[in-house]
Amino acid sequence: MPDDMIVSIAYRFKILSEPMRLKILRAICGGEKTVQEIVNEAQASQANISKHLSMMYESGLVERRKDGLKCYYRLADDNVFKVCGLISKSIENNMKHRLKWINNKNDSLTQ
Amino acid sequence: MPDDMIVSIAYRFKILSEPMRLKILRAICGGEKTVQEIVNEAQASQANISKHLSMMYESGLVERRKDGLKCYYRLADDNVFKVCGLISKSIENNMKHRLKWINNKNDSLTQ
DNA sequence: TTGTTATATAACTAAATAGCTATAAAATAA
DNA sequence: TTATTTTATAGCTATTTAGTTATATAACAA
Repeated sequence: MPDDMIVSIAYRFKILSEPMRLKILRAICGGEKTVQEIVNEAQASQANISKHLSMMYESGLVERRKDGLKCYYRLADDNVFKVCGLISKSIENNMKHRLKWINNKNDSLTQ
Repeated sequence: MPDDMIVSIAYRFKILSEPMRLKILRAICGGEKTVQEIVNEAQASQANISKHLSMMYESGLVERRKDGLKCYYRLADDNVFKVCGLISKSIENNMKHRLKWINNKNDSLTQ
């Protein structure tokens, strides 16, 4: 993989590396929502959510549709969920691994 | 997905959000390597690589084995590659989408 | 017009961090 | 012992950024 691809992927990861932005994704994973609805679900200030949404829109992670005063945001594609699934699986593996390691240590202490 | 899971996943993404750390993963994707080998491949200072490796080790992304003066690092699991694959696919989709959008705009301008 | 609602943005602050230099630690060799 | 090699870490600086408050923009209603 070339360096510039690495930089692009790293930037995409950076967008996904903020809990508040993942909460936004969680809020819209079932379908498009207005900014206000997302604000309520993610429990943050309107300015903060709006800034995150703008950033996510600029980077192509979400799409939007304006209707009167409201602005509806939705996911650009669903790869992000597969990604989160893999990451959580990886975290799970890691915790199992550490647990096993701790257990082995306890075993050798009690033997 | 509960908030604490979101925080864990966000942290994992954060580790993956630095190009230099992705270069390290690229270096060791074929098997374990010493710190010095990784330094040469990733083209960074020894202190910098060592700091990144320590962080990646602490968070369970890589494992290590010491042998005399050398220290060998390897991937903890290969989910990270599936993740990068999905991300790059997502970036690809996004670029196609934008390209289509630009083409449509050009079409409507030339019509 | 004026007022209200929904969203975006500007300016700021505090906190986090990537990379640097210098040095410590630890294993090996002479 | 002393010297060398490999890796880790401490301390520092400059940059980035999440969240805040205040304000701007823009659509709608009266």
